[in-house]
Amino acid sequence: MGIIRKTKAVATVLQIFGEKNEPKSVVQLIELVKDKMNKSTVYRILERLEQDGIIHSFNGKDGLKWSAKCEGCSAGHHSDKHPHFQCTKCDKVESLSVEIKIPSIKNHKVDSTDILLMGQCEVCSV
Amino acid sequence: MGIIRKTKAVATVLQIFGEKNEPKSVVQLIELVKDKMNKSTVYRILERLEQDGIIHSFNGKDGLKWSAKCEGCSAGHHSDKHPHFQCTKCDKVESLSVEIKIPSIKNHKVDSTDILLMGQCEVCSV
DNA sequence: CTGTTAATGCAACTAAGATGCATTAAATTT
DNA sequence: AAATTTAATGCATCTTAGTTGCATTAACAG
Repeated sequence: MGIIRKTKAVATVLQIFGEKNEPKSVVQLIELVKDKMNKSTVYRILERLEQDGIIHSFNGKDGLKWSAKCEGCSAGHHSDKHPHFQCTKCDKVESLSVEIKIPSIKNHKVDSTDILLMGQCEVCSV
Repeated sequence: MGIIRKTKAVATVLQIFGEKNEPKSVVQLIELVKDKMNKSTVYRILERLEQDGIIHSFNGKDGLKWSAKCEGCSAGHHSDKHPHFQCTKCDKVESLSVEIKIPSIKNHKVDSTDILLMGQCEVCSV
């Protein structure tokens, strides 16, 4: 299905991702827009944006859901194979534009990957 | 601290991981031992086993916590860099003994990785 | 402007995981 | 082997991420 109506709530969420291409946890997002929309709405908007290939989601180190803008994805298929980095000190997540080679696994059909590198970010490793 | 006392509960959990080196979700584990111990106990035992380098944990595709026996880890350091595979049909997780090369990331100190491949397992891809 | 229905708000619910505290049972000492 | 110490457990409660059902609202087509 995907996005059918361009509502104010959708515009608000898209604007947040538009500013900087920085991943956001859903918890962060909900906090950011809490006086503009309900948390159910945030979840549902992300769901639609994901189906449309505009946003992709992944799990952070604590199992929380994170979202980020897609690059080179379409409604039909997500082609995000890039890894993410999460700082174990400040929890911030970055998208990495590094290519990571995944060897083919015998008798397995790999459709997608979720690669999270953990450690200390630029700010925290000083 | 780690394991100080070898209790019956610890023995039970260790035996489950001992049989087959197959990752288990904590939810599965709790279900498996539900008439032998409390779920808090399961969480706390896993915590200790992890500190001891006996078990390592990671997140599955739904953000749930999974655990598996360590190979080559010590109390001080977890050296599990191997990826896991989770089937999108039957949800089963397998440890893969494949080596995945992680390029060094500029200005970042990578301490650990969490690599999850998703797709169809041997049974489900028929 | 009007009608249709996707999208939202709200309240309630579910489930994973954490926590405080009293009780139990390993391990150590006597 | 009994007494002592305290790590480990059970239990109840809590927290919070994420989901869901339903009434209401607001895009958008005609």
